Amino acid sequence: MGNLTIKDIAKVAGVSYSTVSRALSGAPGISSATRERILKICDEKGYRANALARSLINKKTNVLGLIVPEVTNPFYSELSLEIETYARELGYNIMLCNSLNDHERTDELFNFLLSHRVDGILHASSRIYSADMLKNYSSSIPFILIGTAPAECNSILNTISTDNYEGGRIAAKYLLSLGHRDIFYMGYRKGSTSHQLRLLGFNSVMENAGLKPVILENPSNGSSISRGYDLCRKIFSKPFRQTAMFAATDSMALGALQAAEEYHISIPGDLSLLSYDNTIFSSLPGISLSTVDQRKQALAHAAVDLMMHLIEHPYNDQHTHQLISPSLVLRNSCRELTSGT
Amino acid sequence: MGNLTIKDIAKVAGVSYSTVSRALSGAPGISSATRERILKICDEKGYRANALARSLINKKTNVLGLIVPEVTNPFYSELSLEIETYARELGYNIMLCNSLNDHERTDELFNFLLSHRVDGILHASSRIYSADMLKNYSSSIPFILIGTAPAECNSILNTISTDNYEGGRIAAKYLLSLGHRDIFYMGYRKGSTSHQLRLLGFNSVMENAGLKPVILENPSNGSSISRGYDLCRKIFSKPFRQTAMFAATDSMALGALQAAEEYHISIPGDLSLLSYDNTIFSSLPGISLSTVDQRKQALAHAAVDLMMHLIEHPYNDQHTHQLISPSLVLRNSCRELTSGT
DNA sequence: TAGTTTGTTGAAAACGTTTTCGAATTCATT
DNA sequence: AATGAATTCGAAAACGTTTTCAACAAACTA
Repeated sequence: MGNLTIKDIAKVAGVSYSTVSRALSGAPGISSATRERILKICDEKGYRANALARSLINKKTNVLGLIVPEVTNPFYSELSLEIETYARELGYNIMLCNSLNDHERTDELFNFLLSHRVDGILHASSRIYSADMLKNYSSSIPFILIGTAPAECNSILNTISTDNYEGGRIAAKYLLSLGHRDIFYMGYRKGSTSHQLRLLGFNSVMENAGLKPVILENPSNGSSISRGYDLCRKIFSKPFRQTAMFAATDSMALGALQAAEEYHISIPGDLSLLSYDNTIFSSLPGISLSTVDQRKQALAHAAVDLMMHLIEHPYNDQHTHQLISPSLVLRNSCRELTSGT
Repeated sequence: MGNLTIKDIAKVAGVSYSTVSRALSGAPGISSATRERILKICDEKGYRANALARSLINKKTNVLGLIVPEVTNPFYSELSLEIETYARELGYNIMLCNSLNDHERTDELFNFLLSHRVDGILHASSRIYSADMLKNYSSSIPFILIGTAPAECNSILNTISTDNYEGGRIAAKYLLSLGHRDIFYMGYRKGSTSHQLRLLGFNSVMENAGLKPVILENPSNGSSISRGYDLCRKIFSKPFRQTAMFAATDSMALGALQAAEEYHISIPGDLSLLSYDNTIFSSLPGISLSTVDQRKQALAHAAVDLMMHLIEHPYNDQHTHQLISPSLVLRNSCRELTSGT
């Protein structure tokens, strides 16, 4: 393509190309007369600086890598839009990649981003990664895990996540406050640190009240609607005494709704349903789930802010672990238990 | 950062750096013995080629720009995941940008992508752009509009879209086949060429049957749930004789559901609802919309395939306009009208 | 007037690759 | 043993920028 270079501009302006560079970068050491003149020529000719050459010499691309499991998951699409918008305000662009929750692919993406010399990598994931993998990632570039890392990684990793322990507590407290005593905890995923903490928080409140939830474990790798559906079908097909259910994600909750419809279980009439995530799903008409909000915007801002800090202070070995406090969003899927059981 | 270069590798291997380059690129003119030796060293030392330098000299980045209105819109998130996955298979990476349907921002993004010397730009949008703007985009780089352009742009632009005219026809035929005669067309957006065609197709079938739909126009810029809700509230608040409604997008249909719930209008009992898009929304439990599928995967493949062609044949002035045939997906939001009115 | 400072510009090196060209080595052929 | 072809490699230019350094002119100081 006939892309103009700085030399072409220099030729028509009758100056050396270093002068053009100075005019464009706003560097000092050039008279404002020639600067104006050169900028005008650039504008007329439609010159566009080559970001590759610029980055090559500056050792700075102003691009951040963002790895998410899947943009089709509303939680991650909402998060990534927040991150992109805020990063752009600060002069950074986002290279968005879908890991599909696959280790091998994640590795590939990581290498891709590194060879493109992005200035930093944000990795959003609820999956548990091996310490080795995370260590490898974190050692070569400013790196932030949006999510919860295994404890052994805390000294080598920056993390930002919602306070899942607190989120679990909030959920349990709310259900107890409505008078529920027999409660399902549906969709617990062993392979996710954030899920572990969420359950721990939930249990801590329950134990305090001398109670225990019935845990329905999700054996698979991701939280999909169909998994929630499968789990709930099993228990809805027989009578049960529980009056409330906490679903570990919005997707799981949707699956529960589907199963409830099939078995003519009214929500919240027969069963109160509390969810976690506050994605667009939970506010849909006919759904209207009460849910624990992960505050994606706060998460996004904190992540980008920290990334800016890491980029500006590359030799800082401190690793931070920020927790964003979740909040409760009430809609119409939970009801107070009337005293007569 | 201590990033290794080709020269570092050359030094430890005791060869010139051109030899290392040859080993890495798989070029001929090097003995397999030294190649093996060099590759082993690269592996051990963790060398990662600098894609910027490579692209600078090759004039090829293997990156495609993708501009969508918002990833949080399920239609675009599903489309972009399909595009990313397929492009990656073909050795290309995607730089995903959200235009937020804003002209100025779109221009910025476009300039950003150009200065990063992406190999091509895919622009997904249902918004009508000025011919000048599109001309400008299309002239400087392989460019594909995923959507429908104004007719005057056909000679300067490559486009790929679902056949909206046919989609409109399919929708109308289906509703007629169920016996409906009085029909709402809800959510028509003047500012979108694809919406215009959709309506044209719909009307062509209706006229043939001597009928006319009642058009509820969406005056705003995007199709959101709340707009559909607003439109439907107005008409649901009074009695109406229509027995079916076609919603121009899934989001609009969700708004209709919400309004219907509020006014105790049963769907499909009192009103059959047919939608357009087949996003994940339409298959959600308790929603289950019959809808016209835009076949996002076919769309994505066609777009990427065409882009590959454009990149390989840069001096081809032919402009193509591919249409993907939509298909009907039946769920539970439409019912057959019993003959006794 | 000579010397010093200040302001403006150009030449050239650098960033990390790929690729062209020519030189050196190996190997077969006579 | 000498010639030629084939193979393997290194030197250097190129990609489009930024930045350092030196050169030069103009303006000030004494």
